Amino acid sequence: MTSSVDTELPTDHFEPHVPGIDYGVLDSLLGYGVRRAQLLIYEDFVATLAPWSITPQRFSALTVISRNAQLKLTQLARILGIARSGAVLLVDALAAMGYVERVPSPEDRRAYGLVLTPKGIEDLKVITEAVCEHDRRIGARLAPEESREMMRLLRLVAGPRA
Amino acid sequence: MTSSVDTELPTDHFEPHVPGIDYGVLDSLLGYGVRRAQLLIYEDFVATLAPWSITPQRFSALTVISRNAQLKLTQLARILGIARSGAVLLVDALAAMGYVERVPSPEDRRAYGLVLTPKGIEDLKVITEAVCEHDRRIGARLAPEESREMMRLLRLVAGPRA
DNA sequence: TATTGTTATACTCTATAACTATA
DNA sequence: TATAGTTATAGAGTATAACAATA
Repeated sequence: MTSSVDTELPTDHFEPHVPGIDYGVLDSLLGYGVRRAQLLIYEDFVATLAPWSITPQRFSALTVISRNAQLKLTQLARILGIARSGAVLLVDALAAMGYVERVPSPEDRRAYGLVLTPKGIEDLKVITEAVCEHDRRIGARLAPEESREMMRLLRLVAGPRA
Repeated sequence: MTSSVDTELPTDHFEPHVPGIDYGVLDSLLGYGVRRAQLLIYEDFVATLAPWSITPQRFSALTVISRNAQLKLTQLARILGIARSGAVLLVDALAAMGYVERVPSPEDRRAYGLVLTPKGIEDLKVITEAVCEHDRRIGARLAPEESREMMRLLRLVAGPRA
C-alpha cells in the first residue's frame, strides 16, 4: 500500500463507518453520533490549525480571553471544564507562544488578569478565519437551514441548564 | 430500564455556558456546539457506567466485537480510530475484566479472533441497557421528531460517504 | 478560613518505532 | 516484503493534593 517505513495509520484517518462492520446499537445512539462527528471535526481542526500549533482548547481559551477583559485563570479553568492546574499549563503554553500575558490584578494581589498580546490579537484574527473556514467545511453537507437547525438542536442538548 | 426517567443530569463540572462570559465566535461554530455536547455527554456516560468501569471507547469495542464474529485486533483499531498498540492495551483491559478472549484464528496463525466471554455477553446486556438509558437522558430535551432529525444531521456531517 | 495561582506527582490515553512469527 | 500482534517508550492531557500569598 505505502512505501514508507513502519508507520501506523492512527487517528489521522478516522472512518466513522468502516465498510462491512456491524455497529449494532451504536448506530442508533445520539451519543455515538456526536462522538463520530466530534472525532472527525477534531481531526480536521488540528490538521487545519497545525501551522499555528492551535488545538480546539487553545482556540477556545484565546477567544474567551479576547472577549472577556481581565479574565482570571480560575474562570478560564471553569469555562473549559478543566482543573486550575491544567489551566496553568495551558496559559504557560499560550504565553510561551507570545499570545497571552499575565497582568497583575489591581483589586486582588493574588490574581492575574489574562490579556492577549498585540501579536496574540493579530494572529487570532487569522486563526479565527482559518477556524471559520474549517467550520464551514465540516458543515458543507448541510443546507443553510439545516445548519441553523443543527445549532438549535445542539443548544437544546448542551444549552444552559437553567 | 423499568425505573422512572431521569430528566436531570448528574452533577458535572463542565458548564457549557458559564454565566456572564462572552463566548464570541464560539457560540456560532458548529464544531464548538458539537464539542460542548460531547463533553457533557462523555461526563454523563462515564458517571453512569462507573459501576462497570466502562468508558465510551470500551463500550464501542464490546458492541462491535459482539456484532462481528472473529473480529481482528487491527480491524478494531481501525474502527475506533486508534493505533494497534492502543487496541492491544484496550483488549488487555477488557480481557482482565473477563469480558473478551483472544481465540487463535484458524486460517491465519498470526492473528486472533476477538470474542466475548459468557460473562461478557451477559454483562453487555445490562451495560447496553444502562447506555441506552443514558442516551435517552441526554436526548430528553428533544422531541422524538427532533431526535430523529438530529441523528439525520449527524449522519450528514459524519456519516458514510454517499 | 477561603481563595488564587502554583508546583509536584501520578495516572490515562495515545503515538512511534522496533520486534516476532507468520504470510 | 508485507502483515498481525506485541512490546517499549515517550508525550500530551488531566487530576489530586499540598503549598505560599492574599483575601
